[in-house]
Amino acid sequence: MDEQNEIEDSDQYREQRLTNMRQLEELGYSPYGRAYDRSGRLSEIRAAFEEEKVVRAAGRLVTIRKMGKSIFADLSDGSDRFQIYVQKNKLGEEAFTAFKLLDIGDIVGIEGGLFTTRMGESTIGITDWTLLSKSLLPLPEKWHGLKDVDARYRQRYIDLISNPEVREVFNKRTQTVQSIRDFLNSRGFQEVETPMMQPQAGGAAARPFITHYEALDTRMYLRIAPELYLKRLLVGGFDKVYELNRNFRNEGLDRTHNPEFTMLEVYEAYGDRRSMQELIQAMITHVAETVFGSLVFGDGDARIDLTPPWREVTYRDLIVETMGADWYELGLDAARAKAQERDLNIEPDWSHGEITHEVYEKIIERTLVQPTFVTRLPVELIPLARRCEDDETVLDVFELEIGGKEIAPAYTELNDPLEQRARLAEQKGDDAQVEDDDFLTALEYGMPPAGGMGVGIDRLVMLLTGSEAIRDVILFPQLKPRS
RNA sequence: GGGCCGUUAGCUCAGUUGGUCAGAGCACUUGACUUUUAAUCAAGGGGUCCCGGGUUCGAGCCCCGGACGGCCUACCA
Repeated sequence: MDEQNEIEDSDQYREQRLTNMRQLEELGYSPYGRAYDRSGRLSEIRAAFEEEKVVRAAGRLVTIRKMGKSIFADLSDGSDRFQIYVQKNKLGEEAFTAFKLLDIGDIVGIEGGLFTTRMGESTIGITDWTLLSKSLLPLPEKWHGLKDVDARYRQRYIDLISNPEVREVFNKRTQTVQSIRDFLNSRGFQEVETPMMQPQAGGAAARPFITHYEALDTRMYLRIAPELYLKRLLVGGFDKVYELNRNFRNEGLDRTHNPEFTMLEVYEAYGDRRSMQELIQAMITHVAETVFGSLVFGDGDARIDLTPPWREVTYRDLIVETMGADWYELGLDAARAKAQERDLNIEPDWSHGEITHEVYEKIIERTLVQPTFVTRLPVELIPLARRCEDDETVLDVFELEIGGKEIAPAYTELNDPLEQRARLAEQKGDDAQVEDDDFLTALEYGMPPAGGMGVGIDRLVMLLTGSEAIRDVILFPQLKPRS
């Protein structure tokens, strides 16, 4: 006997439910039923409530209150929770006896007339019922639900059954993604799908997942970004494209990182960083208004007001504001010392620019709670973006910060193949992106000037739903496997 | 990866100084109850105290090691 069976055989709850199931079978009830015609979801039945109207519904029994010759129970179908009332003299002796053998968690189909109890609760007085699925395992406690964080993620289905607010977050996620697609489609953008398995992992700087493709006996990488393929499409003549799908990065897990995450990338030929700025401001306010019905999120210090226009500020101004007007004139040692005074960990070999960026990421970024476009980032940070016309040391880009987190970077895309080749080549260190020769060849055929942006969908949903952890907006977040 | 904290019944949680400490509520079983809704009332069953060592007359509690989780921290977004 294996371990699983030992556990199951010793489980009094499962044994009891199996006994109840066998008794139901003896009474002629099949424990796993077939398709059931419903008048509608419970939410729809509630919305169209009329006294004495006969309805059919199906769902999971979530509470049962037995009162002798009558029973109250609550049926839940994901849309709503609805009380049903079972009376012995309405249902008949046999069907009533059988109903008493049902357990919390069983899925049933019911038919009956709508009425209102004297406590004012809309209720279905059932005249017939069908067992659709027997539940063999007990559900979490009805008051507190499932709280154990590990169990909630490992067995998300139980979390969804017993914590209705969790389901609502994921409903909002679905609506958010739908709303983004509707918005982009209405503006003439075309959704495309580019490879998730790539011979080189380009378009960003991150450690990739590596796999092996047997048929070609070749190493493949799960994509860390779709950018280089979407730009090939710009070369090919697609002028307004987007991709909304998964990226994979072989990095750590924490409250805001999951190894697979959802990214929207948008490219618009003949646009630039400014057109992207207008686009994302319109897109996010569209989602906020249509899905959440508000432009204001959170309260107190965390209150975020998405009402446009959003603040625009240069990277340099933010740095000077924080570190002093002379920051860019300081020598390396003085800059390092000043950064260390602010409790930053500065590696000895860092350049002035690296120290500056540490200041931005560790001190400044978290203060940008209201939506802020941070523009003119240093050229060494992003090899795929175009320089500003008036200053070769900074990029014509923005990073949109909301709630102290980066929600979306956007660039005027670099379309000069010679500069692109040089910029990729002059990167150094761990952050270097791969040089994709086929991408560079594509650029040599001519890519139209373009604006592009990426939006971290998980983080956007966190922001809009008030979720503190990325795990709360990903249905099945990555966890360490149980040994 | 580093630091701190946690793991007790199916679920949510108590458990004092190492000595009736194997506990409560929900859930489950049995009985009563035909408008309850955290239904109520009565009785009952249910434990690898995360795992493995150690100290001790005696360990849920102390020590060591491990697994898993949470928070903080470091890297990617």
